[in-house]
Amino acid sequence: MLSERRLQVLRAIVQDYVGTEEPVGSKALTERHNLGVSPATVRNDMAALEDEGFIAQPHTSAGRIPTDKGYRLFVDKLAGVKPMSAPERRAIQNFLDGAVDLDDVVARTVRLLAQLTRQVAVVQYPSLTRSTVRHVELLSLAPARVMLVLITDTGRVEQRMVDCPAPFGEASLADLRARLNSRVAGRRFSDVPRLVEDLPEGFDAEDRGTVSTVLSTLLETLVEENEERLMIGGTANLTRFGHDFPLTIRPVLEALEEQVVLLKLLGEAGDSGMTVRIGHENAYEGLNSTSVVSVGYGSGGEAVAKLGVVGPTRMDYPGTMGAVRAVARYVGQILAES
Amino acid sequence: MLSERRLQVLRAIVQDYVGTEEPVGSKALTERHNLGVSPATVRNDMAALEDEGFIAQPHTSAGRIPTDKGYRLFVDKLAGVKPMSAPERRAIQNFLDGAVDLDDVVARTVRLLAQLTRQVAVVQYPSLTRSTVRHVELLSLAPARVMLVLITDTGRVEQRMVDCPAPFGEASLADLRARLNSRVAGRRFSDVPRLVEDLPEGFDAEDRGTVSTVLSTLLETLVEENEERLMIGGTANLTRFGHDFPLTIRPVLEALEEQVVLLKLLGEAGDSGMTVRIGHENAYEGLNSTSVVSVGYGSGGEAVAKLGVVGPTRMDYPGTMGAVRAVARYVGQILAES
DNA sequence: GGCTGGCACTCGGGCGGACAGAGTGCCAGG
DNA sequence: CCTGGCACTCTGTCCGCCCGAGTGCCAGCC
Repeated sequence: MLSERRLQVLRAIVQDYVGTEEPVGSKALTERHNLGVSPATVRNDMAALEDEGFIAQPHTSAGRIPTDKGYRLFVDKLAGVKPMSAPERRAIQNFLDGAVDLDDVVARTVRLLAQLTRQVAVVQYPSLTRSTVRHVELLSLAPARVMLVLITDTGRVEQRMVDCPAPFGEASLADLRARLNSRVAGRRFSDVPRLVEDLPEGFDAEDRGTVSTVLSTLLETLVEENEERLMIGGTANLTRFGHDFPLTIRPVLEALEEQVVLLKLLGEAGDSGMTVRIGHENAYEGLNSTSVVSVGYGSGGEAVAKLGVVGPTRMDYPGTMGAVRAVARYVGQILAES
Repeated sequence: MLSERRLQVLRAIVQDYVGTEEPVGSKALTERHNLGVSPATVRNDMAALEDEGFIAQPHTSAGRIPTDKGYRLFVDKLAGVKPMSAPERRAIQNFLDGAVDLDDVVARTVRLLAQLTRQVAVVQYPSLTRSTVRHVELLSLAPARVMLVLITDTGRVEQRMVDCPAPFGEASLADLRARLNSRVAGRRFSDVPRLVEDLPEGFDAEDRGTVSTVLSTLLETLVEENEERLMIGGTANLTRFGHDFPLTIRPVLEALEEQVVLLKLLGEAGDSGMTVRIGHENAYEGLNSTSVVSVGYGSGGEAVAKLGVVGPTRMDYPGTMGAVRAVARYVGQILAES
C-alpha cells in the first residue's frame, strides 16, 4: 500500500503535468508544492510510484508523467469533483433557458459543454425507448400515403413516411389515431410493441393491411440502433491536444464521425453517476490517448440519454467532471419543464 | 496576354503541385509533361507567370507554387469538370437510395461527399422559405398548449410548441387547421406570411388571440436565420492538410463550428451553377487557405439549398467539382421522389 | 525573335559535434 | 527514514558545414 505522502506526490504530479504539459521532475515538485521533504525523498517516492505503474518517464533522465493507471487512482481517490461557481451556474441556466425546441436545447448544450471544458462535447438526444409517448399523430398526405409523427415527453419529434398497401379513408385514419393514442399515450416507448400488438384485429379486413404497415413502421422507428442520435461540438479544441498532432488527432476525429462508436462509448458508461474512461480503458483504439467523461441526464430521476466530453488523458478531471455534472443537471431541468 | 504555352505551363504546375504537394521546378516539369521545350524556356515562362502573379516561390531558389490567382485562372480557363465514372455514379445512387427520411438523406449525402472528395463536406438542409408547404398540422397537447408541425415537399419537418393565451377547443383547432391548410398547402413558404395575414379575422373574439399566437409562431419559424440548418462531415480529412497543422487546421475547425459563417459562405455562392471560392476570395479569414466548392441542389429546376466541400486551396479542382455536381444532382432526384 | 545550353549564384535541409540543462539513481551520513 | 552530494545520462539546441535543387542571366544558334 502506498503511504499518504506518496499519494500526495502522485496528486502533485498529475496537477503539475496537467498544467504544464511537461514531464515533472522532483525539484520542481518540491518547489511548487510544500510537501515538507527534499527532492531526494521525492525521488525515492517517485521510484516507488513508477514501480507500481502509476507514473512513467518518457525517457531516462526526464521527469515523470502519469500513466493511465495513475490518472485512474487520481480520479478515484485523490480528486473530488470541482463544483461550479454560482455565476457559472447562473450562466449555464441562462444560456439553456433560451432554447426554443429540443434541437436547440441539444445544440446549446453541446456548445456550452465544449466552451466550459474546452474539450470536445458529445450530447445524445433523449432516447426514444426510454421516454414516454406524449402523442402519436397520423397525417394523410395522399390517399395511400400517411405520415407518422411521434412526440415524446422530452420534446423529441420523429417522423416517418408510410406507403399504404391500400387507400385509407379519413375516417379510418381518425379511428386508428384515436385507438392508438388511447393505448400508448403516457406509456413508455419500450412498452409500445406489446401495447399495439393486437390493434389490427379491431379493423375491417380492407384496412387491416394498412394498419399493420403503419404499426410496423412505428416499431421500426423504435429499434435501438436507428433511433439514437447525437450531436458533437468543440472539435476545434482538439488542436490544443499536444504538439504531435496528426497522429493523435486523426483517429479521434474519425471516431467522432462514427456515431456508432460514440454511441457505444456512451452506452458502456454506467447508467447512473458519472463515468470516466481513461486512455486504454476505452475499447475503441483510436481513443486510446483520450479520456471520456460521461453522465446520464433526464427529466425525472431516470436517465433518458447521456452526454459527456472527450479530451486528452491529460485533462483537468475535477473541473471537467464538475462541468459535465452541472450541465447534465440543468439540461434535465429544462427537459422537465418543456 | 499569356501565350498558349505559358498557360500549359501553369496547368502543369498546378497539376504537379496538387499531386506532390511540393514546389515544382523547371526541370521536373519538362520531364513529366512533354511540352516540347527545354527547362530554360520553361524558366522564362515561369518568370513571366510570376510577374503576372499566377505563381510564386516560397523562397529564392525553390520551385514555384500556384497563387490563389493562379488557381483561379486554372479553374476558369484551364480545367474542366471531371465527370464521374459510371460505376461511381451507380454507387452514389445506390447509397442515397437507402435513406429513410430527410435527416438520413442529408447524413448520407455528407458522408458520401466527404468520402468521394476526401475533404470536408457541408450540406444545407432544404431551406424552408424556398420550399412549398405540403401540410401544416396542429396538435392539442393540453388545453392551452398546441404543437405546430410544418411539413415541406422536400420532406423536412419542423415543429414548435405554442403556449396559448386561452384554452383552445378541439373544434376551433380543427377549424383553424382546415382554413390554414386550404390557404397555404401547395404554396411557397415565402408566400405564407401574406396568405395568412387576415386569418384571425374569421374567428370568434375569444379564439382570436390564440390564432394570432399560433400564426406568429409559424412566421417566426420561417425567419431566414433561424430556419437554416446544416450538417458537416469528413473533418478527419483535415489532417491531410499539410505538415504545418495546428495553425492551418484550427481556424478551419472553428469556422466549421460556426454555422453562421458556413451559411454565409454558402449563401454568397451563386444560386445556379457551381461556385468555387479560392483562398483569400473567402471573406472569412480563417478560411483563407482553403477553397470552397459549392452548388445548389433542388427537387425541381430551382435550388432549395446548397451543398459543397471545404478543402485546401491545393486540391484537385476538376475531380472535386465533378463529385460535388454529381452528388447534388442525385440528391435533387431523391428529394423529388419523396 | 524565340529557344537553348551553360554557368555562377542562392538558399534550404540534413548531418555531426559540442554544450548546457534537467533530471535521475545511488550512497554515505545524520 | 530523510537528506545532501555526486556522477551519470539523455534531450534539445545551436553552430558550421556541405550538398543539391533550382534559379536568373547571357551568349549563341536556328
